[in-house]
Amino acid sequence: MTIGRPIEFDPTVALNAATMLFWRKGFEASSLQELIKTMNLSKSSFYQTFQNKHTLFMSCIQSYHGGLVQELRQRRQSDPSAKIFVSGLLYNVVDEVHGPEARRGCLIMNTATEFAQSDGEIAALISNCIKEITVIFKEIIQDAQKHDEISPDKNADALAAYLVSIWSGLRTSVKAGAGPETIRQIVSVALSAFK
Amino acid sequence: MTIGRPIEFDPTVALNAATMLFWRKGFEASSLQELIKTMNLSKSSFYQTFQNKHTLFMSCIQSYHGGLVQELRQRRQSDPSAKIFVSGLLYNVVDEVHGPEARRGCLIMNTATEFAQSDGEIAALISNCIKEITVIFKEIIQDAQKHDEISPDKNADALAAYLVSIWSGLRTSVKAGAGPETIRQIVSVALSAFK
DNA sequence: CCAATTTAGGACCAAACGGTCCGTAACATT
DNA sequence: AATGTTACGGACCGTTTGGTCCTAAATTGG
Repeated sequence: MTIGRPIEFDPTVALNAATMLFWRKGFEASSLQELIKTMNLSKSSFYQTFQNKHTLFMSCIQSYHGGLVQELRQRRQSDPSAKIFVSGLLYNVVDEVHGPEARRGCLIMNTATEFAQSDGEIAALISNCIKEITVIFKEIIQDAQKHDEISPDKNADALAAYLVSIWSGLRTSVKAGAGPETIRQIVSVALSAFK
Repeated sequence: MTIGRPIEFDPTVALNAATMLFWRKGFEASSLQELIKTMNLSKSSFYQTFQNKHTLFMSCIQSYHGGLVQELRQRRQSDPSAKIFVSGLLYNVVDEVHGPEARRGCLIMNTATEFAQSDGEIAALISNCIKEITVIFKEIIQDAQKHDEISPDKNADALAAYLVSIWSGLRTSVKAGAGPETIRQIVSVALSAFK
């Protein structure tokens, strides 16, 4: 058994709560006060467990990224074809228009926008996350090319990077106020690149 | 002549300086101290001329948007065809990878990301800006369809909204660390939707 | 039951935040 | 030259920021 007074909170739960706040409001706009409130812990517990706001933020991004990677891999397995995976990925953005947790965008892309120029450490982390996600997309596309779902003539790297870009662009369009029908139209055009 | 002590600065120059700072750092991360420094005016002049930080920010967005609209209209005139306009628009993003003012993205889209959920006033402004730009794109596309540059079967609204999305996504990819070659690849795929 | 160890709560801190106010300087009018 | 009007510089303000520190509480091992 560990010695000393036992912890009264679940660090994972607290991290997830912080992630949700950062996702909704970004780094700067999420104050320490708000963080410890939604994480439901005291200031001392906060600093003892998560060091400081910046370190916590990096942890949140890594956690978010890990969850995203896992989700993408799972969908790849359950979806019958790569094309269904891709079209499902994009059409799912339509649902982000409404609901209480709507218009949050993607935490990783939001962070790229907020910190690309000002924080090298975060910029590097974001760059790595995007690279990893791009690789996942690339593998799925290459797989589809082997099964002739997507033309083998096409550049898988280009298609993968394109998918990241349009995925991000879609979610920014949602943030900028696009309605569900507009999103559907964009997706329909975007998917034509894979034909 | 106007009565009283004359103003010692050019409000337009000051507004542009503020716009540059907001463009680089976003709203929250641009402190009042930094603003009055780069705008080169005193605190009292700042508040007298621009009311407050929030109002200034809205003015900056409108000014930026006005300049963007003008630039797009000019390019539409000077470009020999709609396709060249579209491909030029997207390939120009390659140049945003390097240089001292690189990786700033688009002020309007950056703001959508920063404020979509938290500030209704700004969200409305951004939504209108995007709508206006989308209309410009749509007109260019419809024009191209009349000249059979783009297939008249395609939905001009969808193509215009798609162009906004991919333009935004490209610039976010730049922020996320994509290199020039990756951007070129994405553009090449993105343009295939117009064929 | 007492010491060692760890967590929790909250008082406290300096610095930075956006914003106001006032005395003075610079101009046009009379 | 005096007066009215506007702009400028900077002192000043309350609040909030991220972060530290100290004391009390809760646990385990001896």
